[in-house]
Amino acid sequence: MNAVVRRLREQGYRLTPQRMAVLQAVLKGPGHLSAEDIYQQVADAFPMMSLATVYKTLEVLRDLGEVVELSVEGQARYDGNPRPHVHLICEKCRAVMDWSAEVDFPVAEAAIVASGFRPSYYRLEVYGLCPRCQASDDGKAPVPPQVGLKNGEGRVEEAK
Amino acid sequence: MNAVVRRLREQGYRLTPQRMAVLQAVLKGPGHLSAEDIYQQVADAFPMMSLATVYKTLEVLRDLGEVVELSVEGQARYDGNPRPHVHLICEKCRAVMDWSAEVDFPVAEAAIVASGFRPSYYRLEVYGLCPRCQASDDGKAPVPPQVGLKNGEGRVEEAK
DNA sequence: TCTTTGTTGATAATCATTTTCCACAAAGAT
DNA sequence: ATCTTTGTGGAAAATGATTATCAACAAAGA
Repeated sequence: MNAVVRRLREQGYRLTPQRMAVLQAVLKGPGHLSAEDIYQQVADAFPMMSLATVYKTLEVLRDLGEVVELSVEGQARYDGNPRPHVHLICEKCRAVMDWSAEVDFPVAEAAIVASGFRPSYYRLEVYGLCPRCQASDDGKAPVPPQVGLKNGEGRVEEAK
Repeated sequence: MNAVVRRLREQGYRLTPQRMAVLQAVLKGPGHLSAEDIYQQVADAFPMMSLATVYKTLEVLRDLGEVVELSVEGQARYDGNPRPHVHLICEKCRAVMDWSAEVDFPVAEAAIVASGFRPSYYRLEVYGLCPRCQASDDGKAPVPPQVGLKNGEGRVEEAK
């Protein structure tokens, strides 16, 4: 967190309260929030803040590599953990959870390089049903309410 | 291809010329086309055809599991190969290429299941620079022209 | 043939995201 | 401390991909 702030300064960006708020929301808060989520969360402290500012700040953080932008159903979600890791995505409630186990590069990197492609990072997403949605198993209900949490609850995180 | 047509009939869908055209474009043509790409391609044979119809048809095919919808920069691309495989995505020209080597499930599926998540399929995307964009290495040019091919050329496919 | 139901296609609507533009505040220079 | 430059925030408009609407139409079944 402090490291991020330092890098922002080093790059010549100003440290505004709005940026701090967005930064905190992404880093401290539960991961995989949408811009709208972050906006809502930050709005408590800064009711006058604009959604555009949230987007602008997230763009800065993304370009600096401090957050990773992923796309769930055409909507951007922001992950404060830039280390590559696995995402478990529920096909029903669209929750995104981290799988924290270390993953070695899943395909033979050497072979890919040999083909001429120069890889920089990868993204691995496993789709399926989260525990919550398995419980409320309404066959194939179209759009579940998605009560409360819109993001990984750590339950899976703890699953080793 | 015929198998897909059969399954469409079995599900009670009608076989219209438009659907055949879209189907052919996705299955035969080079993979990873956008809806707009498919529209352009089909427009040769059906100049009166609407873009909305392309979207509707792709939706049907997606729900049937005949094509996989992936998202590149917020834009949907359609892959006629439903087998899970690796995508190499160029960060510069946004070309998507297949990596055909067989990949065993990259993370311990058993461990994920044990955590309570029920996986159905995964998606693995490797980002980096394609050979073409490495050649024209203009440092970090913002938006390259992306001449000609918008999709995998097989060159990588053949790379074993 | 008549009726029912699925499809098409043009257009409008939607929704997330980006851009524009201006007032403002911070940083650096004088 | 004041002036000047430059970055930034905010509101609203613009964009662009996708989806919904709805009337005309065509295929399938009675």
